Amino acid sequence: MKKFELDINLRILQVVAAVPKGKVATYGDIAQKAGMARAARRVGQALRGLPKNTKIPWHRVVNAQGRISLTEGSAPHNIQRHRLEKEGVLFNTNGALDLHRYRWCHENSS
DNA sequence: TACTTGACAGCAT
DNA sequence: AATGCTGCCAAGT
Repeated sequence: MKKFELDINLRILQVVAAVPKGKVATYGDIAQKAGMARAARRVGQALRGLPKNTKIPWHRVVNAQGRISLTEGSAPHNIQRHRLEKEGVLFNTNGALDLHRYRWCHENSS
C-alpha cells in the first residue's frame, strides 16, 4: 500500500481547505503547515490531482511571488484568478497579488 | 530500474 | 535583476 502518500495528500488538502476566503497561501506555506517544510512541489502535485468539482479551495494557493503558477492563458489559471477576484483578491497589472496583504499569515486571533 | 518533469521555494552567483 | 543549483517527493517516460 501507499502508506504515507495518502496521508500527506490528506494533510495538504486539509491545510488548503483551512485557508480563509479572501486570503491566499503559498505552496511553501501549505507544505510547512502540512508538515513538509520544503516540499512545496508536493503541494502542487496534490492539487494537480484534484477533480474539477472538488470542494477544496485550491485557487487560494499561489506561488511565493504571489502569482498563479499555472500556465498563463490556460483554463485552470483563468479559473483560479477569476475565483480569487470574486473573493475580493485584486491583481496588479503585473498579474500578481499583494502577498503582504492577502497572504494567510499564521495569525491566530481569538 | 534510471532519468526527467513538474501547480515550488530559498539561496548562491 | 536574472540565472542557476539544490532540496523535496511523486509520477511519467
